[in-house]
Amino acid sequence: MDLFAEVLLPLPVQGTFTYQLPPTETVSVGCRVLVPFGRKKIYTGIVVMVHGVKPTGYEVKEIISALDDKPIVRHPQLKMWQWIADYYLCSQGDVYKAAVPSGLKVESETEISVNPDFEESEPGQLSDRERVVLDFTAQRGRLRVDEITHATGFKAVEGIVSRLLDKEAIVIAERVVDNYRPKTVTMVTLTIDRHDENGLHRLFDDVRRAKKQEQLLLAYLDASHWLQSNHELVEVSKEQLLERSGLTAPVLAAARQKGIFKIYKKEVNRFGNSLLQLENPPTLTAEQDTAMREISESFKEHNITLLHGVTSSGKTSIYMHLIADTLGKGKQVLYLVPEIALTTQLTRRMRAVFGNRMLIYHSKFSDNERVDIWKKLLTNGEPCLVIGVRSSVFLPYANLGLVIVDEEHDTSYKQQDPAPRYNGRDVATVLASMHGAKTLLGSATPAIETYHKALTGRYGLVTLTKRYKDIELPSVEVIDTLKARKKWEMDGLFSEQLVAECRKALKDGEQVILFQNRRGFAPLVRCKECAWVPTCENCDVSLTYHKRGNALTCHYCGHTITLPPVCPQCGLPGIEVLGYGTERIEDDIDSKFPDEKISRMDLDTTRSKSAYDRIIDEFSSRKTHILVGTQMVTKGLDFDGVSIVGILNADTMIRFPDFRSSERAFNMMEQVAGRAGRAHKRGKVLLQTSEPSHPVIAHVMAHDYVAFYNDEIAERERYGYPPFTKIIHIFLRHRQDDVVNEMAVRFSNLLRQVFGNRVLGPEAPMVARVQNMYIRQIVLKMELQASMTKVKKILRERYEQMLTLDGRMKTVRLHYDVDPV
DNA sequence: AGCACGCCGACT
DNA sequence: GTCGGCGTGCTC
Repeated sequence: MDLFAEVLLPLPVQGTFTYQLPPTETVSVGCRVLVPFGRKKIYTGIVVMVHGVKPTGYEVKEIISALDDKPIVRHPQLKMWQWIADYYLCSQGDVYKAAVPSGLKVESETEISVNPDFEESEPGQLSDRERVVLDFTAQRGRLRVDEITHATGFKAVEGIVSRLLDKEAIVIAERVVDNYRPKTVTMVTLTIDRHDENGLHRLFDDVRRAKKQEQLLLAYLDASHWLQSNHELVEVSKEQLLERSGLTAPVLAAARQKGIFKIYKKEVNRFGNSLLQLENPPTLTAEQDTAMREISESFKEHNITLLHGVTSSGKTSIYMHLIADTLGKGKQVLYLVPEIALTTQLTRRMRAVFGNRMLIYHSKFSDNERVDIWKKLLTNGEPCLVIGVRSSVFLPYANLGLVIVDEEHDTSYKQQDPAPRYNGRDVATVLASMHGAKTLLGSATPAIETYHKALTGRYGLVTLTKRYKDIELPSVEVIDTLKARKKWEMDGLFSEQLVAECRKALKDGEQVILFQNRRGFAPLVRCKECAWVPTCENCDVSLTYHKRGNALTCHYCGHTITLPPVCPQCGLPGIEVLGYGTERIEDDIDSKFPDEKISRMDLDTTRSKSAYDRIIDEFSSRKTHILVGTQMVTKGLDFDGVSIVGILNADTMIRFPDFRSSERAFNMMEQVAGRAGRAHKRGKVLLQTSEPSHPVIAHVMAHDYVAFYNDEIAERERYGYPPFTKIIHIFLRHRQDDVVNEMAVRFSNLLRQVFGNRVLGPEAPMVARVQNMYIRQIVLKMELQASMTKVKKILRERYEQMLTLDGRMKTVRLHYDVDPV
């Protein structure tokens, strides 16, 4: 009987595609297959079902080949993909695309080359453009269509290529490209056998006249333990040999030329060998030990438990003990951290205890490294610890015993764009329950939703109130910037008091962190003569001025222009910058404290992992004294020399027009405040604001999360916000403003027929145009008891109805954001 | 998401 | 006429 496979493709389309299984191949659910798609594309799909029902209505294509004999996606991963697609209203293909590293998803590229049999039968058979493309192809051999587009600048290369193909001047071939490259290390060995003593003497004779090569040979014998080793093959890495000998690569190359050394590449895994002496997890304090026991107790009743512990209460130590326990039971652990909190500080601590049983999954890792971790998890049955960012929920775990979500309130757990727009924290809890594992959520400032669940008994709750070594939480002093300005005590964003406190701290050899939640130099540029403001040509935002490069940049699409010397509107040289970003703060503080070393940490200075590590290293080793930064400085960093933390402008946080602004402001200020304080001295936070009476400020001053929560939860209940409702955002995008507006109005009315006043909008979002697409937003606010399955079914139906009502709806791009943050 | 096809306006 | 732009529909 013929067999057919339902295959999931990495495309944003609903459902699967059916392919026939060739008799030569066998596959099972979760295996990758190479399949043809459309006229020429080849994709890597995942088999989700094998059956014997021949589909009707179309010609079934055959699977080209099976790529695995064992599934690479296994239970319960596919079930989780399905859950994500259903819950976050996207296709399973979207999930597949995000879940599997591209090194495991080979795709085809179309390559064209000249047909060797082609002869131009008559002049004029080819157009000028066709001849240009043909000549270029002949000159380069094989190449892709986009390479031709790039080289010639022609727009319709596809058309030219297809005509050349008709005239049989060229041939096309699909090449399946596999970008995965295993990591290799260059190794060095001698050209002689291990026991060949005469050979060794001969080698020494050969290098007698070359001092450096002789040194190199000696260094090699030393580094490789050639004389003592029992192994047949004695080898040393090139890197190690050169470092050991203090010599350079040319010396080695010369010695190789002479026939002393053999040099070759060796495949290695990327995890290194654990020659480390592993440490025990740190001893717990009495409080931590109590919390540890409470967590174990809580897990008996609750699968999910919240650990609410103030900053520096030693949550990491508790995690280490829990991880060690779980590994000891032969189970795997997933330790989720926010993107930016995955620091060398943390991994070094963990590595010391868990050695090579620890794997790291970071978004700055190359795709090759991700593939290696997949393969490692697929083949290795050993219990291990994965430390990773939100996407590590997709790794192929075999038996998870524990999931830890650190800093669970952090909004970077939510993926914004592209689909799947999932929350890594919430998916992690689902993943854990599918494995029958426990989840521990940790935070000093839990998300309002999470704390609510903990108080209402859906989650367990364990609280840690004592800070490590009894370091006090910093005192918070509020500086009223309006008053200060009236008294002429403000210089830009700096109050005299803030500057004085910084000066004193620096004089005492202490460090300062200045927090300003805005990058760039100035968020706004304006002509003071005619009020001209430069805006992005693709988006509805004003451009941010970056002093480096004298550039005006759009923070939405990256569009950049240079700052014009005179106003392009009135021609006068009246352009001024308004507002303060981290770059400007850094400049200003530098002129105030010219003798202090300052560094800045924001998106612009941490493009590479190494730059990020360097800034942290320099600050924690006190090579730099002042650290200026965005919210990056609030996350997961421990410095012990900081006595002053300055929050330069709290207004931008508390005035944000959004129901979560108080929560975000409280979290951010509380987290940045947690960076202040040393073993022997209480730290101080200087909080500058023009609204000192704002309730959030009082809660930050008292470091009182529970009081803040009580205020906030009352607000949420009064106005019907989460956790008392469930929110779905519906986004519509189109090139024309009027079209998207009309469609959004009609669609929202259609939804209102069912959901009534649970539908809000449509509204143009704050940034109503991004990359030349106009945007409208509809908000759906559902009661908690509403069946999400039904809601989603209705959304789908009404969308279908909308498509038939107005053909223009098909040109509108629509996406959902479930549980937006 | 690609990619082809087909329609339409703007050039030589 | 051809070129190039863009909307539309399909992919097992």
